[in-house]
Amino acid sequence: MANQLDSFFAALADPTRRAVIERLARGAAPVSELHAPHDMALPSFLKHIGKLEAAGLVRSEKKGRTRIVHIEAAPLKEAETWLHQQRALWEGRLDRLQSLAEALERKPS
Amino acid sequence: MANQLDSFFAALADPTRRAVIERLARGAAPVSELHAPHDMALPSFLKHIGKLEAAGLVRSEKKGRTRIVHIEAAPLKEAETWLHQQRALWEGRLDRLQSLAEALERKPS
DNA sequence: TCATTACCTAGCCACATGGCTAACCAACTC
DNA sequence: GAGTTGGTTAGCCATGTGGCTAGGTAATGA
Repeated sequence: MANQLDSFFAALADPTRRAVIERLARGAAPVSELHAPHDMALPSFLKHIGKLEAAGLVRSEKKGRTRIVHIEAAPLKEAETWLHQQRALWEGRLDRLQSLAEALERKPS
Repeated sequence: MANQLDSFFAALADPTRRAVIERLARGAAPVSELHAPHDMALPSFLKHIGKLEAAGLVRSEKKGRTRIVHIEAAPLKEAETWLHQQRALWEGRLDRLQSLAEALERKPS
């Protein structure tokens, strides 16, 4: 039953991984370039890339001895949709409460 | 530097906690009612509520011997905005690539 | 006032996560 | 063909997470 949202959100719950996504949103890049700004050993960094890839947020392919990483937008959209639905539900409820309050105000018992 | 998004996304990375949010989007509820559908000891469940509260996704207040839990929409919106920005960046880039491709097609060297 | 209800605290456990080093391989470059 | 570059694999470690039981406490109802 563990929804794919599990791994999507878990993948985004880490600042290193969000930074990678932010970088990749501006275009694909090889691992070495993605790694450069992060003060962390390469193997540790590769684990993050692995999580992103396992969550389907990212794709990668080997070109010669370098590995190019691309973002995958569909899961971002799915997560965004879930969040939006919850918010819409909640805000819809607030609207209805407000209507109720106004109705009660117009017609006090 | 650990952004608040850290705890927001981490809080949403668990199906139990997302189910709680989905329930609360339809209105506030006491802990016992939130707990009922989940096959899990109460203390375990309370830890989930604690995480949601620590992440600011939820507020709660004690009324007599029961605790009422409410959703807090602002963080949902913040996370949604972040996701939307990344996607917009990415899709904007795709648009520009497409324009470039079309431009090249119109005027082949 | 006594029992029940609704939650809270403490403490334990297994496993996942996020970091590291060391050692390796495979592709370029000179 | 020897060295350098860019990843990769293996394995270790500390801490965090998500579950549990046992045993509170405080409000409520009979």
